[in-house]
Amino acid sequence: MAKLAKLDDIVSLCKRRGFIFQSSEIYGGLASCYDYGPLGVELKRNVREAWWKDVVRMRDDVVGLDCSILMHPLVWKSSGHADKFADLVTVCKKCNTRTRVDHLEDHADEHTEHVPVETALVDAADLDKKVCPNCKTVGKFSEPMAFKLMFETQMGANADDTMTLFLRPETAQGIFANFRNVMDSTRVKIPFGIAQIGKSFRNEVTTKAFIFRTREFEQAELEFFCKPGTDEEWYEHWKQRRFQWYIDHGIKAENLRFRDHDPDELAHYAKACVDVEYKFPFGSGDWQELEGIANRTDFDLRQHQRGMRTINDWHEAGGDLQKITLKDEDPEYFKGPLSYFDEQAKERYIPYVIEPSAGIDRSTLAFLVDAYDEEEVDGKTRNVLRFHPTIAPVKAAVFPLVKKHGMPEFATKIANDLKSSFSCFYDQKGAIGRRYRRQDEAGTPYCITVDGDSMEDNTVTLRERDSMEQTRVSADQLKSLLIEKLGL
RNA sequence: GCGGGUGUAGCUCAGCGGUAGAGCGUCACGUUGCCAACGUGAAUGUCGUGAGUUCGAAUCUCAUCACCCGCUCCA
Repeated sequence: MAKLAKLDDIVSLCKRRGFIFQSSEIYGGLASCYDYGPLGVELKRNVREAWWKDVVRMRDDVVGLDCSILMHPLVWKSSGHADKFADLVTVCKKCNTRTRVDHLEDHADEHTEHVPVETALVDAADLDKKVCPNCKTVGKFSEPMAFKLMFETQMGANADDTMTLFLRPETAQGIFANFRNVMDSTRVKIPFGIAQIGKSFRNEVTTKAFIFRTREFEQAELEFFCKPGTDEEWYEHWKQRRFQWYIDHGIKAENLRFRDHDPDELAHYAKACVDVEYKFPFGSGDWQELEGIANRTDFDLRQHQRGMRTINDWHEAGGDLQKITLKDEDPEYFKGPLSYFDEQAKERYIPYVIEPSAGIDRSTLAFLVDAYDEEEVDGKTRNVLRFHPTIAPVKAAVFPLVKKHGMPEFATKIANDLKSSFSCFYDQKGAIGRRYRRQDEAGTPYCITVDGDSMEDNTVTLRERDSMEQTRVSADQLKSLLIEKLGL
């Protein structure tokens, strides 16, 4: 049982079988962007739907949402992204190590917090006194470089009259911005959650490792609103729930773990945060984050209440985010527009939020890597993707043993019948063994073969991907049998 | 952004100044009839891109793009 050792092998497999291609490849590629091919799009769609089923559809306390990617600029002022998501970075000329200006020694206390640009600029003015954390050299720094972590775009066709907008760096803020809409329209009662899957964009300083860290990526996020005081138990609930989801969909337990954030690593608003990590075969075989589960407290909703109070200032400043500061909170903020009235306790409060935030692309890669296997069969290597049936891009393939004697017609009929229930592939070309192996490499759990006897007794051969075992089953019972075996 | 490495057929790679190759895969026909079968035949290359050196560049030089590894960075 060999396992993929190098990322190159994964990239190669993905391209060869049509899972993932580099974006714009015919033009030499575009950094950090990837496309999902015919098998990849099915796989990714299944991952997405498995998440949605578990987090939304099977629960009574979570509803879905699909926000626009472009949102009002004040959303990002309130969330903190607009002025805190820009870091100044400098390079030590002595050892060539790059460090964030606010990470330089003497200022290392709050090293997970992004500092407003203005503050960073002031700090940057006297880099002469700073010490390189790597080589301890003093004051040999390059001119600080600013990184804009949000993508900008222009809204408005008239070039003279456009508004600068940001592509969202996370889907979560769209949920907070719709908190009241959802409450007003769905009769949900706390505790409840709002879930969303969608694209986000971040100008990461460096991208990494195939589709693991890309600048355009897809997130599956849940904001689960609960009463302050119950937040810790809900945090624990989602922590366990989300970990189990990966196991239930085929990830081997030994490749999965939790990593709690240290208190000094936490964002200033987070009370607790844990990562679900997968042992990817790249880097130095390192554990890498698939999902973060955070207790965000009441920070976000309170921030947006401040943002709502700032809207007039924004208009007066001509829409320039740099010229405005968020208004202070009302002393009675807990009675504000984004508060919740608890009918039973007869009290009003800003709910706490537990946020499981998963990377769809990352999980898709993890499912792909984890499913990959090679085994020796009669001295030859069999490549097989042992996908859990739920996420397998194709559930079943139907073959006529040979393409004559009415077998293709019989097999086509079966395939068409199965297609109405799940993804099914028909293939009549080439040797039967080759067709089996091709499906193994695509991760198809079952193959059905029609032979000479099928027309006589209405039975077909059902072949299992993992064991390669074959059983004879009645064509009439095939569909219900497969639905049962696939767990659909 | 720094350092190292790599870009040649769909994939893996050879070729390293003188006509662009192999294996696998793909396709067609025939045969076969349950695990990458056999035979015959076929298609497929801006040698990442652009300049330069040269009589001549996949090969040498420079630039550039992309990917990988390591720093760095990373709600």
